[in-house]
Amino acid sequence: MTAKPAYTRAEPDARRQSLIAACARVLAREGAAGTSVRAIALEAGVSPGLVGHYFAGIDALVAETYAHVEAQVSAAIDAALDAAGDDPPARLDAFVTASFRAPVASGELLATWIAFWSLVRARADIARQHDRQYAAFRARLEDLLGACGTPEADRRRSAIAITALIDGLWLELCLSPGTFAGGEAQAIARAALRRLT
Amino acid sequence: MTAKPAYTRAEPDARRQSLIAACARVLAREGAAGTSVRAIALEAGVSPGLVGHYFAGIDALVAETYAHVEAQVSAAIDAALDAAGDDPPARLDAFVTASFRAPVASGELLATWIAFWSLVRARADIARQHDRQYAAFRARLEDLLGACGTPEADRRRSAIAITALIDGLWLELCLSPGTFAGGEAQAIARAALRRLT
DNA sequence: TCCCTTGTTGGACGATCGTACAACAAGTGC
DNA sequence: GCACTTGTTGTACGATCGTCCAACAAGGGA
Repeated sequence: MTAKPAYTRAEPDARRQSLIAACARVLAREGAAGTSVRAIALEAGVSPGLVGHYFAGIDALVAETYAHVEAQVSAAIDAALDAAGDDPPARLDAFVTASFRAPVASGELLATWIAFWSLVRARADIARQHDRQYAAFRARLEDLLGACGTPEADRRRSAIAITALIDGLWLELCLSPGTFAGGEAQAIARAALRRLT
Repeated sequence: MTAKPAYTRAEPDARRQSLIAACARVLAREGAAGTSVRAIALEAGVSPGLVGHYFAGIDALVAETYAHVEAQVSAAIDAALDAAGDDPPARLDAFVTASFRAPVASGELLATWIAFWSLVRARADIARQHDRQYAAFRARLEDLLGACGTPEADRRRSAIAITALIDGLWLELCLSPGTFAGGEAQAIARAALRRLT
């Protein structure tokens, strides 16, 4: 008779990823206030002590969760760009509207974003991470604008404006889905984009 | 010899306001994570028990703090509108750019906003409060657009787009003031506004 | 002047927080 | 099959959380 193992070891990388995924789920379900080491460990099906073994603290875990979720968003945008083909305006359009479809437009994602934002002002290292990821997003947009013929002198400000438009629409869409639907957000963004470029 | 009073009674309304102001200061200084009943009471110079006497809980206090701060923002915008005179385009311009000057553009305000957002998805009553205040902001903008000649059919979507632009720019400006300054945000918003109307 | 209302205090209470750590066991190399 | 490494467990710890409430006192009315 073989005894049931008390636990199974995981590849360190896989374990980290499962903790990050559990953190994202707890943030989505409970909000920032209900996200604790114990709740995350319970969600991941591991012992509370294991969180401390992989992450310096809960702030570090939230920051890595944000980075991971942002990478998923980036991948979704990549897929949208690939689907758009080679026409520069079509690619720009795909970039802008992708944020208002699943999986990017999601109230669950927003919880991770807000938890991360709440750490930005208090912690310098997390502020740096935010600046880095925001700059990367804007840089991609500037490239797309350049391919559409936007003069280099205008790209920076155009990219800031369009990024702000996307962020603001996405925020409101996730915060109160009743005000307007994802489809309307896409239409609004598309119309604004046409006027801004 | 007159004994020093152990405490002084305050007008109930004044006491509420002082607690709300203290809550805003603690949110700004400590962030959402460090904002507790005790910290707020200490900041306001009162006993911890008094917070429970005036507010149902810390969530209710944060929600009222948000409403109060939003009223201050609204007043600042009113002042900007008054200063702009009677010309409709000038009033619209003042409305849009006011968000990127003191006292609206402030990393301290952002902390209250984020703490409030983190409650929106978890609590239905707070979600209603958010929808109400967002709708009021948009309604004012729609009026200004109407005065500028925007056809009624376009007002709703234009207002949503411009609100998103303001929110996104304001968020990034407060989150990382190093990326661009308030003056540049004003210029970007003004340029985008010209194209969008 | 005295009493009565009630704003205010300050601590008790149980729950939960993040962290630390000694003990255990799964998997690997030999 | 044995020892060694280390991923994992479970709990103990002190701090802090939100809430509650009996006692106190300030201020106003009779």
